[in-house]
Amino acid sequence: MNTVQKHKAKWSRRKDARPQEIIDAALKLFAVKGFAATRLDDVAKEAGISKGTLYLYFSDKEALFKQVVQGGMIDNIAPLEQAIKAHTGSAEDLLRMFVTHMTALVTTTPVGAIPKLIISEAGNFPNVTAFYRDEVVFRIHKTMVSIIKKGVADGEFRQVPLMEAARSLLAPIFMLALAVNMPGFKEKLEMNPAKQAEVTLDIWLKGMRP
Amino acid sequence: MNTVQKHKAKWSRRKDARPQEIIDAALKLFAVKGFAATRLDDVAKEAGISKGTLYLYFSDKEALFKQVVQGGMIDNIAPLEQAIKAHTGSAEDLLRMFVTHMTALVTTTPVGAIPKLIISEAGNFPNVTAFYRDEVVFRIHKTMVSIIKKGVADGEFRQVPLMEAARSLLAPIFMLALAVNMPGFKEKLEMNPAKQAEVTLDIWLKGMRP
Amino acid sequence: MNTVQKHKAKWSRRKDARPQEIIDAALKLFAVKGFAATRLDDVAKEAGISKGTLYLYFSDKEALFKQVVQGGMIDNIAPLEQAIKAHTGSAEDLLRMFVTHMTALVTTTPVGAIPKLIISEAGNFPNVTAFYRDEVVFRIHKTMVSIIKKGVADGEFRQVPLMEAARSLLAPIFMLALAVNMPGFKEKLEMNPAKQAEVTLDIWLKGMRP
Amino acid sequence: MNTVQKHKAKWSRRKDARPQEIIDAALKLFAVKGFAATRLDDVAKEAGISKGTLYLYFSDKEALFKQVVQGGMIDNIAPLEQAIKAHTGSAEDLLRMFVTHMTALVTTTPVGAIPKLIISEAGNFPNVTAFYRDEVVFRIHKTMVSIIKKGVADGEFRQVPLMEAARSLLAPIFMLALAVNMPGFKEKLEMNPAKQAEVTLDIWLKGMRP
DNA sequence: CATGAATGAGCCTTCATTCAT
DNA sequence: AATGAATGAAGGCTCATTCAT
Repeated sequence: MNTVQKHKAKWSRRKDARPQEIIDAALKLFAVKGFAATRLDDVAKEAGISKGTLYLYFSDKEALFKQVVQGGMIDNIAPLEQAIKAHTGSAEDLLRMFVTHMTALVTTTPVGAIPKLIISEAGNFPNVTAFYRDEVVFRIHKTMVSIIKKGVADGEFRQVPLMEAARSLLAPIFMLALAVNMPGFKEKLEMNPAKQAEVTLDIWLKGMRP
Repeated sequence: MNTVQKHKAKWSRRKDARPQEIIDAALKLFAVKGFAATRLDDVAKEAGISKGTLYLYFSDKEALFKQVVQGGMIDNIAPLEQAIKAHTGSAEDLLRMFVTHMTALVTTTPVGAIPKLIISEAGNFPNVTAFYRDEVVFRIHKTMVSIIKKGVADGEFRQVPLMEAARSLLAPIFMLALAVNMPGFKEKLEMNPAKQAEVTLDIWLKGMRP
Repeated sequence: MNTVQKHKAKWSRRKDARPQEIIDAALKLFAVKGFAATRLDDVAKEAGISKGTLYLYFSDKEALFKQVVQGGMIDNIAPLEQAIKAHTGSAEDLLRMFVTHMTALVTTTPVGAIPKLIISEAGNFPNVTAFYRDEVVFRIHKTMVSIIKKGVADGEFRQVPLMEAARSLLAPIFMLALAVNMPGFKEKLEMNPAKQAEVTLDIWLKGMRP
Repeated sequence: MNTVQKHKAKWSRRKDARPQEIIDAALKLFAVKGFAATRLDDVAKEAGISKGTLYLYFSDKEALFKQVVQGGMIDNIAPLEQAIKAHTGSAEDLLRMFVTHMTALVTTTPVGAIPKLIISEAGNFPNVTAFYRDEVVFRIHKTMVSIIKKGVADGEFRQVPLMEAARSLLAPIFMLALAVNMPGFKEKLEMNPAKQAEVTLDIWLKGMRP
C-alpha cells in the first residue's frame, strides 16, 4: 500500500540520516566540553532525539566517540590526497593549495575540532588515538613530505630533514585548528587563519629556497 | 639549631611540601586522563596521601586544577623573559636561545603537559583558560614579537606581520609539547624535539632574511 | 475507554503518584531520624524505588524536605478554616470542633510529625521555617483568635489578651503532636490525646467565662 | 617547686573548667543546628580549644551530646523541687512561683534549648530521651501534680484529671522554650514569655476554681 | 522504531576520630 | 595536656545504560 510505503520511506530516510545527525551533535558537544563532561542526554537533545534512541545506533558512549573521530577527518584526507596526486604543478603550488585547503578545513568546519578531541582523550582511548595518528596525521605528513621531496628533487627547495620541514609548515595550521576551538582564543590573540597560513607559507617557502 | 630544625620536622616539612607534591601528582594524572576522568582517589594515591588530605590543601577538584595550571608554567615564563631582556646579542641569538629553552621546557618537564590540559578543558574552565591565554600564551607571543621587531629594526630580518611570524616559529614547539604528551605519538611519528626545533629555526631564520 | 486508560498505565500512574509516595516515605523517616540523619538511600528504599529515581522528582535533599513540609499541613489548614467560617454556633462549639479536629489531625496522621521537623531544622532552613510560621502557625493562631474574639463580643468569654489566650489552648495540642512523635513518650507519660484535649478545653472554657 | 606548682595549678583550673566550657559551647551550637549538623570543629572553636582536645574530655560526639542534655536541666529541677517543698503557701502561690521560675529558666537561659534538642534527636538517642523523659519531664509533671493535688485537697481547686490539668499549664511554657529557640518565631509571632505565662496562669487558675 | 522512566555504580566531598608530635 | 595533620567511612549526587511500553 501506498500509505505503508510512505511510512516506511519516511522512517528509512530518518534511519539513514540519524547516525550522522547524532555524530554531528556529539562532535559539537565533545568539542566544547570534552568527552567525559558531555552528557549523552545533551547529545540526544542536540540531535533532536531521545536518549534511548542513541543506543539504537551506537552501542555505547565510547563507540559514539570512535565514530565521531573516525568518520570526521578521514573523509577529507582522501580527496586532498587525490587532488595532490592529480595536480601537476610546482611543489610551491601544491603546498599552497594544500595549506590553503587544510587551513580552511580545520578553521571553518566542525571537523577542525577533532584534533582537540584526540589530544584531550589520547590517554583514555589509545586505539582511537593510534588510528588517528596513523590514518590522519601520518598520512598528512606523508603527503606533505612527498611534495617537499618532489620540490627538492626539482631544485625548488634546498635539502632539509623532510619530516621536520613538513611539520614546521603543518604545525601553525594545526595550532589554528586548536585555537579556533578554544573560546576566546582566536579573538583575543587576534588570529586570522588565512593570514597566518599565508605568512607561514611565505617565510617557509623563502626559507626553503636553495 | 639542628635539634630545633629537626623538631616537629616531619609534619612541618610535609605541610610545606604537600601542596606541591599534590600538584605534581595531579598534573601527572590530569595530563594523561584529563580533568574529568582523573579520580581524586588516584591523585591522592599518586601523592602518597589519603583522599581526605587533599581537602586540607585544596577546597575542591576545580581549585586543584587551577593551581596545577597557574602554578605550572607561570614560574617558567618570567625567568625566560628576564634572560631575554638581559641578553645582548643578535635577534637570531635570542631566538635560538628562546626556542632551545622553550623546547626543552615543554618536552622534558612536566609543565609541558599543561598546554594539553588547557586545550582539553578550555570549554569547561573559561577563567583558567583566559588566565593562561593572557599570562602565558600572550606573554610568550609578546616576547617573541619584541625580539623579531628588534631583528627587523636591526636589519637582520625582513618586514613581515610580526604576530604571524612569531606563531610560525612557536607553533612547532607547541606541537611538540602536545605530541610528547600523547602516548605513542612521539615515537611512532619519529619526533625528535631538538632536531625539530633546529630545523624549524633554520628554515624560519633563512626565510626571514631581508 | 478502558483500553486507553490501561495503556501506558503502569508508568503514567506511577509517575503521577511517585512524588507523593516519596514525600510520604521521606516524612516518615525525617520524623524519626531528622533531616541530616536520614539517608536518601533509606527514603528510596521506603518508597520502593532506587536512589537515582529520587532525583527525577526532587532536585536535591533540601528540595525534598521543603516539599515534605510545605505539602504537609498546608492542605489541612484551609479546610479547617472553611469549616470554621461556615459553622454557625457558639464560640465554645467552634473551639470544641477546632480543638477536636486539630488534635486528631496531629496525633493520628503523619502530618503530625511536621511540627517536630520544623522545630528541629529551624536553624538550618530559615525559609522553610518562615513559610511554616506564616502559613501554618500564624494562620492557626489567627483563626483561633477570631473565634475567641467572637466569644468575647457575644459575652461568652471575658476579656483577655487574645493571642495569649489562643496559645494557652493551642499549646497542649501542639505538645501532643510532639509527644506522639517521640518514641516512648506518649506511653510512658500516659498521654491520651483525646482526654488531654478535653480536659484542657474544660479548664480553659471555664477559665474564660465572664 | 613553685613553678611547677603554678603550672599545674593553672592547668588544673583549666582542666576543671574545660568540660563545662565545652558543654556550653556544644549546647549553643546543637541548639541552632541540631546534633548532626553541628561539627565538632565548630564546637572546639566555640570553646576555644582544638578539635583533638575535645577527645580528652569526651569519648565521642554522642557522649558530648549526652552530657549536654543530662547536665543541662537536671541541675535546675532539684532546686525547684526543693523550693516547692520548702514553700508554705497556697497551691496558687506555689504554681505561680513554679510557672514564673520555669518560664524564666527556659526563655532566658541556654538550657531552654534542651527540650528542642531532645525533640529533635529522640529517634536517634532513645537512651538520652528516656533519661530526659524520666528525670526531667516526668519529675516536673509529678511536682506539678502534687501541687494541684494539694490545691484540690485544700478546696482551692475543683477535681480534674491531674496529669492533664498539669500539662495544660505546662504546655504553654514548654512551647515558649521551643519558640525562643526558633529564629524569627518569637518576634514574628509577638511572643512575650512573661505575659504568656501570666495569661495562661490566669485562665487556668480561674478555670480550676471549684 | 522510539521513548523516557528507572537503575545503580562511581565519584566528590564531609567530618568524626586518631595519633605523632 | 594540647595540638592539628591525617585518615577513611559514609553519603549526596550524576549519568551511562537498560528496558517496559
